[in-house]
Amino acid sequence: MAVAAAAGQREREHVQGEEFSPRQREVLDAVLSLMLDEGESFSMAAVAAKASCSKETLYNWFGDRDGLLTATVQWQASKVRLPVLAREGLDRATLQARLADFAESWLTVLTGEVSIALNSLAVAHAKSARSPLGKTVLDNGRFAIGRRLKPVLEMAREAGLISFDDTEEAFRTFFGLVVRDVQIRALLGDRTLPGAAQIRDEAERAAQQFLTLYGVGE
Amino acid sequence: MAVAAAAGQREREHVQGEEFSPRQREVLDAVLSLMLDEGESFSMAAVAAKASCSKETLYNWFGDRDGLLTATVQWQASKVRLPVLAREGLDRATLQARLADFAESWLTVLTGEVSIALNSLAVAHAKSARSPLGKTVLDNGRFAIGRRLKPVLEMAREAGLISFDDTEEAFRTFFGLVVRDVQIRALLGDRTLPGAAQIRDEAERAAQQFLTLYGVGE
DNA sequence: CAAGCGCCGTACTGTACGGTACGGTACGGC
DNA sequence: GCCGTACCGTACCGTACAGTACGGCGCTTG
Repeated sequence: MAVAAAAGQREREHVQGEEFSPRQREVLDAVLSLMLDEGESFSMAAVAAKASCSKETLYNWFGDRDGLLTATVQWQASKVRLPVLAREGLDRATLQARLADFAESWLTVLTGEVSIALNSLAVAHAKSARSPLGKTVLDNGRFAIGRRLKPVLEMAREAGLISFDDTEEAFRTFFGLVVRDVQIRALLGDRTLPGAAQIRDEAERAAQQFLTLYGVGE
Repeated sequence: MAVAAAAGQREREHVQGEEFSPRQREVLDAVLSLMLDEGESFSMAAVAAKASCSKETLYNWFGDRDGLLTATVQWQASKVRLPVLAREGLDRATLQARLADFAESWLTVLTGEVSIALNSLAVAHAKSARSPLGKTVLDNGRFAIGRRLKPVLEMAREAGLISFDDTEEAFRTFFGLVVRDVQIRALLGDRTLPGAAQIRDEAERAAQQFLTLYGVGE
């Protein structure tokens, strides 16, 4: 497999995926595009056709089908950039607004076609193969969010705005308030997904509820 | 496909799945068993071997592979019985205890091997095939829970214990507080699932948080 | 007991697809 | 101008597997 092994990616914040050549990225984008309207069921031949490359090149670059899928997940992950939360000047109102913004962009990503397709793929592969797909998606989704948000929660706690014992627990509750049943419904094919306006509403409600649960004083 | 079409299953609470003969149930249990340690990747021949029946019989009974999978999901769904919540004598303490019990049994089901396997299967099929698997799982999971819980919430509202405008919204928040990231992590192959004790803790916390958000007075 | 039926086991077919091999071409280095 | 490298296109191979066909057997029914 020609792809660099990328051990210890868990800790690095500067993700891999930049290591792909422009031509390789074209191929991976072709895979993404195929995945959007075929799901998991596309052949290597279809990829080669769509990307105008030979199957042999696919195997040279990515080793096998699993390698290609893994590379695609990494490539997509490297494209998603979560908003960085500024850390200065925290009061309760700005904290709530920041949390709402964060929840909004997160829900937007989560309900996107690409995210749904990749998560479906990873779920399907989590059981059968010993491929790192599920792990990769988890690392770049659920855990990436956690790494980004937890410092903010702790800063807010130091500022006396909120109170909790376990940062992880607090974050998981925020996760639940934001995502609720949206992701599982999307993954199971329910196509009544929230639009932009509703996402905004849900994000603000989640932020407000979180502060109700964890906020200090008033 | 020999399986009864089961239109309008959404509304009925007495689910289908009782229509399978004992021998057919043996076959479906064999499928479940195969699914536990093979995931989606088992062949019809493997099912026939495991169930000691002929492939021809499988096709006679279930039409095709998809029919077999659908029947399996329905059969499993018909086996799961959610606790029925008693409706009399509600005060805040019993309401909270009831909610916690409910959350506990729900989390227990959700983290079970069978549930994870079936949900993975349904997710994998939601995109590609136009099979009703995703819909069936959603109906017997997320929506079945809602049908069971919403009357309780409304009764508690009438009793003046909690307050909300939209029952669906309140339920979805409860959903989020209970499930949080447990299900998506499980589906993506994270095997650090909560044990019985932790599930009990999480259930009680969820019930308590829900009452903090929606409870009236003290 | 004969006829019919439902089911088991197994052999067979067609095909889709992962993976490989190879000839042909473009290009950069020498 | 020659060689090596990288890539495209296509043909090819092996296999796994969905779906079918069929012979045999035991059970039920008349």
